[in-house]
Amino acid sequence: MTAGTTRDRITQTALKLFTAKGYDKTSLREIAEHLGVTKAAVYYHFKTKEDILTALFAERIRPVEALIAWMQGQAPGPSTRQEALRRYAAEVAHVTPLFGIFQDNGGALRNLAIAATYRDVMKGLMDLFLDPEADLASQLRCVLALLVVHGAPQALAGIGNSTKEERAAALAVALELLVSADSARFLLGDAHASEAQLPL
Amino acid sequence: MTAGTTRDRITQTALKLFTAKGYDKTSLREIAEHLGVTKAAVYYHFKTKEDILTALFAERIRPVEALIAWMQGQAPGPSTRQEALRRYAAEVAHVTPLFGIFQDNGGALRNLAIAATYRDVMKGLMDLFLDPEADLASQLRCVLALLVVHGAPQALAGIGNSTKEERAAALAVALELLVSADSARFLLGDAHASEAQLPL
Amino acid sequence: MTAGTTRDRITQTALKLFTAKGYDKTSLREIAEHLGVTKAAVYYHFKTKEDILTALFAERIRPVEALIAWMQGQAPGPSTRQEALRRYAAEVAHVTPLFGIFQDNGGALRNLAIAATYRDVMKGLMDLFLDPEADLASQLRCVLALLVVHGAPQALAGIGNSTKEERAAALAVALELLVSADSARFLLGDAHASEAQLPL
Amino acid sequence: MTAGTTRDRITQTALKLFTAKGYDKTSLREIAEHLGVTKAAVYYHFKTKEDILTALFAERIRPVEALIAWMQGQAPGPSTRQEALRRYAAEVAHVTPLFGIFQDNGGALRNLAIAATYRDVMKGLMDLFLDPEADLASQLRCVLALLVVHGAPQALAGIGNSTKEERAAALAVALELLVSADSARFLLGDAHASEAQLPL
DNA sequence: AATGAATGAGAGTTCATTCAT
DNA sequence: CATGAATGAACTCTCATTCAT
Repeated sequence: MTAGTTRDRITQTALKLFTAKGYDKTSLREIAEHLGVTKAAVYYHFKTKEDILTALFAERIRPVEALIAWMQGQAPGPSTRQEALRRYAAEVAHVTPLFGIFQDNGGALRNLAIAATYRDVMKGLMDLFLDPEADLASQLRCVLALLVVHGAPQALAGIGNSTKEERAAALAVALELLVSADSARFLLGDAHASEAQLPL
Repeated sequence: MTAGTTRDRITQTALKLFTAKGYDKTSLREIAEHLGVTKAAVYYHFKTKEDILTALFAERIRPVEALIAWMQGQAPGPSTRQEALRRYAAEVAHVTPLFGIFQDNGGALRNLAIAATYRDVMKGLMDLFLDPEADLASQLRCVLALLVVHGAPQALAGIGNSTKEERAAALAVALELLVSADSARFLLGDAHASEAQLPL
Repeated sequence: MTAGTTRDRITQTALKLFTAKGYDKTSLREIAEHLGVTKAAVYYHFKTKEDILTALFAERIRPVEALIAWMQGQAPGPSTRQEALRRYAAEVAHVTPLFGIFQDNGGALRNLAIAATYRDVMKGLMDLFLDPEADLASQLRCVLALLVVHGAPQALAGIGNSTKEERAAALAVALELLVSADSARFLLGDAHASEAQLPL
Repeated sequence: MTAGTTRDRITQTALKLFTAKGYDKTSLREIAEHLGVTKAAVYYHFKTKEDILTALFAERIRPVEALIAWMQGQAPGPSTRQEALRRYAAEVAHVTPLFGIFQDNGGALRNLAIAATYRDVMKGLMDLFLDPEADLASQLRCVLALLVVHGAPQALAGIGNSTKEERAAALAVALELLVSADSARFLLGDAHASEAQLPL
């Protein structure tokens, strides 16, 4: 509260603006003006515009890294993956807006170091869900499972439901996909595992 | 082929660069230099940078509109939706890079008229898949179904499989999701139909 | 009618646009578009944008030159000047919009050869009204006399009366100023002044 | 003098250049180069090219507004108008070059907000001189009276006399016109006119 | 801890003009 | 008589960044 107050206000404002208008379309002038300080003041706290994003990211990526660490300490398998998904849904929800920046600004961020880091972390998480020997469809199901808990808020924005219910539905569908992937894996050699999906 | 050579070369180069570096990060100077002409030459063919994107889009959105028209001519129902998904996969594949621009540049494009058009067309298609009275999870499944055939190439880019197989897998998973959504719908009154998905 | 049709349409359109928006703010593209032809077509008829203005001017400056010639053929004196003013009012009225271009675009035209020509012609006319040995105030009155018949339409635009009455009033005031100038000259012992100028 | 040095140098240079070459024909590059700074430095002090003109204007229009306020505090009538004219000549003289910009650049400035403001202020002043029920000629005389003290320097530029004498002559002629206007009013039964205006 | 002033690079856009066809 | 294509120069303006104070 005493130290770093301004620094924090900068990151907060930046997150708000980056999310609302995109990283590239948010200028340092805007950030500074929103805070009632000068650009130079921002530069006192951050060497670079990119540094703001980096700080933003570092503050918020930890739960994901913690989740990765947790998974690495468990025996791999369906139940671990399912529990991981549940945890991801629970812990990553409030972080989502940050990730929206990466999703929405692929073009703008392609050259930033932090974007590579983000991709690496996400890939690391993904790799713990994927069985490289499984068939393509199953891999896709896993990717989708993560993606749906990750991105449901954005994806459903057009439909407009309460965020809480959305997340519950997203988790349900995600688990469904995971289960489906695992069952395909289980029925080794069967390319489609089609009967598993038949409603009964 | 004979007429409009330069104009076409502009759109092609622009598509390549917009996809590779993002819309905002691609300057008209770059486009012009890639073509060995001056910026002014580009402006002879397109009144605006945005116009290039608009032309790009107009050339390529037609199959989606055709699909929408086709669906509107069919009786709504699971089999129509499934066939629509198959057609989408077949006809939209070669268009995907364009859409990647929209996906990747949400931030940069938010204010462009063409982005709104894109969203409108996509929403129109989506609405033909969604049953507004179905439960949230089923709606999500439909969204995902479209999204996976639409975005699989990008989503799997990190895994790097042959595009052809990818699309087949994406379609399989998408159909699976559609079926799952319809089965939930079928079990009217049951909010979750959760056991139906359990692999047995 | 057969030859030069397009040429004439160009000058007419140019006059309209130059008057409405200013010379500099009117681009050749606009002129061409208003006519439904290409810029290159305009360049077929005029080597230069300035050439259009020059042609416009040449077509319309003749009455002023004729007036100058007429004055030079008369004995200098109050009655000649008064008659000249009357003729100016009568013959220059329909030309005024062209001169508005020069008045309104001093900045824009300062470097154009035609602007110098315009100034020279006007100066030539003025010199026939001015007695270089008269006192400053009288010279000013003469300048004003010409200026008021010349510019009354523009000057009174804000008040908004019928053009015809405006011109009558302008001429009346202009003659008044001339008379006043001459009477001052007379009172200082000038040989040219006649009794006709005394008010009443 | 100590603070705002650069800002002031910008407005001064801009005034000089706007006057010499016209607003449109003066580029920011030129202004910057004349000052030995970069374009961006100019943009640090003024958000817009138009802003420079606006600042220029705001600094200099005050005497005119003060004059308007003074007139509004007086009883309307010939002597007030005459005194107002004298004050205008005294206080507005050093401001004239600015107004020359507006006079000379009608075309270029038509769309600038500041030009509308200028016209409004001038119209406000004019309205205090004009009797809307007077005859057209008298209205013209009033307009001319203002115009001649306002524009004499420019109008007489071709004749080239000492500015001081010019202004005296301009004021004399202007007062003459005012008197003439009021006497006409009197002869038509207006209550304000006094015998002082009758020539002799 | 923060400011005011300035910079260099580059963006999109517009214009008058040219020339082969 | 006219077009389509292209150019070079200029323009206003914005941005991330630096630095002395």
